[in-house]
Amino acid sequence: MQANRFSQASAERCRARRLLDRIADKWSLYVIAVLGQGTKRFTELKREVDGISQRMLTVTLRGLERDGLVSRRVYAVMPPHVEYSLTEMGRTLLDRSTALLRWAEEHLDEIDAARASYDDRAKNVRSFD
Amino acid sequence: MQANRFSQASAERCRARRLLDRIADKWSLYVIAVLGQGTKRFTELKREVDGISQRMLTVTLRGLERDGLVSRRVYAVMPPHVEYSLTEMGRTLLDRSTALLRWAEEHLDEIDAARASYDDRAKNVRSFD
DNA sequence: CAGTATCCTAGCCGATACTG
DNA sequence: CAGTATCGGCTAGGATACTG
Repeated sequence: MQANRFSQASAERCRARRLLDRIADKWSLYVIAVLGQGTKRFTELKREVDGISQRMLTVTLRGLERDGLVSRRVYAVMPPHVEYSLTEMGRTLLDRSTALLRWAEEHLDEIDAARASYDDRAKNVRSFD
Repeated sequence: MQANRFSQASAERCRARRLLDRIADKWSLYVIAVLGQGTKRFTELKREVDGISQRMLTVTLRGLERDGLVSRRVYAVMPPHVEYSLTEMGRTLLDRSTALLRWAEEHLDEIDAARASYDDRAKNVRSFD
């Protein structure tokens, strides 16, 4: 055994779970991936993270800013101008999250096929009733 | 610009979101990381994925099985004996998810510090009321 | 041991309205 | 433009009880 490092250090693992709760939510990885393209304004983000509501974009950005993954720069002009970008730590996360997103893209068809097959089997089982 | 591949292919991105909804939930990445250690029985998983309820372990495993990421092997004995393991596709995801978990472990302290600092600044702002 | 089946609730998240 | 504030539906997910 001893397959990977994750198998040890249960205390660390418990701490890591807290972090996962933070970044493995519905939007964070997505926002980070988009910010990986470079600095963006609020409305740009809203447009590019498709499906996100204004509220959730605000909430997500605040969380990421609080965790030191995103920095927020306000220009005191009218109308307001606010820029978001990844911090250095944010960029280290970017590599990992992009890899995950890419994996998702690459395997979507395979997954869809697996689902169809699974649902088929389930239906056949039920048809024996 | 043209920072990364994720910046293109908005249609792909939209599809990838569906997948993210599936694996970026509270437990899936965690279960996959634990299964990365090797084949496990239901109760073993329940013990090692700390905090998961019986119900959520079942739900999560069914979802992963349906998506072709985990395979389930039942031995027709009494008491029941069921083994879970990663499929080949599951193992390709493992690398990515482990990288993410590891990142979380490595940056927990930095994040906690960022949070404390952020909350401090917020408190100071409010103290001007 | 490895599940189902119910019930129930905290809180996520979207919709809408308002502001500097 | 870039938010904040409020309300409410919905559902993820926990607790509990039961079974082959």
